[in-house]
Amino acid sequence: MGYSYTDYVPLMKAMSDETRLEIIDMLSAGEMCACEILEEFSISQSTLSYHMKILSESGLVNARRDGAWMRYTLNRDRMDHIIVFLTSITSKNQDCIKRKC
Amino acid sequence: MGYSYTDYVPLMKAMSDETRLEIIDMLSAGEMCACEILEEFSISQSTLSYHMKILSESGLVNARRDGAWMRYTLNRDRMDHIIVFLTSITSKNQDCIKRKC
DNA sequence: AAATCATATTGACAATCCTCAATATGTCCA
DNA sequence: TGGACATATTGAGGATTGTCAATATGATTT
Repeated sequence: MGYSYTDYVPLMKAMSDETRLEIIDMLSAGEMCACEILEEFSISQSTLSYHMKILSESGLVNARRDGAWMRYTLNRDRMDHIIVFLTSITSKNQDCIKRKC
Repeated sequence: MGYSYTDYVPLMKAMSDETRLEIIDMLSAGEMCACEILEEFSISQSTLSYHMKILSESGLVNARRDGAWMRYTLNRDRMDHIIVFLTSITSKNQDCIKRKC
């Protein structure tokens, strides 16, 4: 129903990194600020900032400023869309683009 | 239940390309050989071979030789595992690694 | 055995990715 | 206003990715 493969590539890329998958998992338990997330990893602050940018620009994660802090939450709608998309391209009887099914 | 983020990174990478997402979608409708898949794209034969290698080495796609042809099918089990994994790291009450939930 | 068809591998290239240290920006508090 | 803390950006590096033309391998047919 009009989904486009291209739209999902940045989302898949956002999930193609171990650190970012861990961050998604951590955020599933609730909101966290950057410094809390940073504590769980042995990466530099700038590297975490890079990952958070990819996650929030992809829309997988919501970012909001709270004073000096950045607070992040998981965008469950986005995650659900991905799961629906994967289910859709995987299931047999679908509105497949390339072949008349 | 002991899933590891690292295990899913190659799977996410395999799905991080528009051509490969299309191939997965096409294979959801049934088995195809390389030459049939190639017809649907404007890429070189070696590029398709590269993509099929990534897809089959990740386990998302099964490859079998049939005479001169390579026949590919979607590995639905693998796809289902990914969906379960994504559901798992997305859902609130889970056996999250980094935080006691 | 040779010719042909289907697929895989190699080598090269440009583009993107992940990482860090250093620096900049933004916010709060004294 | 100045200092301290939290986060973002920049610039640079090495690694990985996606692409192709050229070549190699594997299977079928004659």
